[in-house]
Amino acid sequence: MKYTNQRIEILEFLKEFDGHPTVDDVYEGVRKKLTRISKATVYNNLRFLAEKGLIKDVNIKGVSRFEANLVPHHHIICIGCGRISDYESEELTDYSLKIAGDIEGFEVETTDTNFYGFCKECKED
Amino acid sequence: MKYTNQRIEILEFLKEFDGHPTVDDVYEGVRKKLTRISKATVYNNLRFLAEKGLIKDVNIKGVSRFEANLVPHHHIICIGCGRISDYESEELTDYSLKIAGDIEGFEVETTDTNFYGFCKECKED
DNA sequence: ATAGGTGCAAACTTTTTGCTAAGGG
DNA sequence: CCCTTAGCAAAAAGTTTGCACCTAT
Repeated sequence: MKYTNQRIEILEFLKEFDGHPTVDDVYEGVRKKLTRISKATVYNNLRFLAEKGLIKDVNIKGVSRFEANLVPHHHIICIGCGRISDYESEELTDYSLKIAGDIEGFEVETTDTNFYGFCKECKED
Repeated sequence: MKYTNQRIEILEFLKEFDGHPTVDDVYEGVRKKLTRISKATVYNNLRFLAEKGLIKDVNIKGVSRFEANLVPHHHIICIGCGRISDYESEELTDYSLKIAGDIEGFEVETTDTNFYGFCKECKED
């Protein structure tokens, strides 16, 4: 794999971004440093990096979002505003993996749990 | 809410379909009975029904898929072929909801867990 | 030197919308 | 009868691809 400027900046952006940016978020963010980068390059690299396992494609509510946090974790998703937060719980991951052992004929590699509900702001409405 | 033929057939199709059909699957399936239905109607109704909570939009790997199974359950997703199976485990749901109580400032309504790995067929490759 | 990547534009795919006609409550 | 919905087509949004040029290894 080649470490081009574009690739490095995209990875860097994802690592520093606090949240789960969409393709456009990544494009706009990276463009601040690499003004001439094309959106196709962003798409191609996000796909490429996800296939290589260097980032994760978190597809929620029909929108592709990305994250560079590779530590197993869960997602808290607000039904109201769509905001996504990470939630780390080794306990829950372990519990799920224990259960996964009972699924016949299927070899589980990873697992994650989604929590759907309302965040502080949206709860008030 | 109006119970039009189109709406009824889409709901019926989802209830009888064994799996997680895409928009196209639904369109092709329903078209066997309602030959003149348009794809826009399928899109609009799937969105509408999902908003009403009569069906669920299971978005996995960037593709919208739908299901009429409203009983809380989990998903087993094959990384190889993309096939999705339901997995019912009240135990796991309860465990997750118990953990959810500790998430500060967030009111969890539902939760589900995804298991990623390889199915029997894909394991062999 | 060269395999693989970039930028750009165009092609494709997927989803939403505006409009008129029609059908359910 | 009225308001929502269907069908159609067109527009918008999202994603991939072909090609000529470039660059990391």
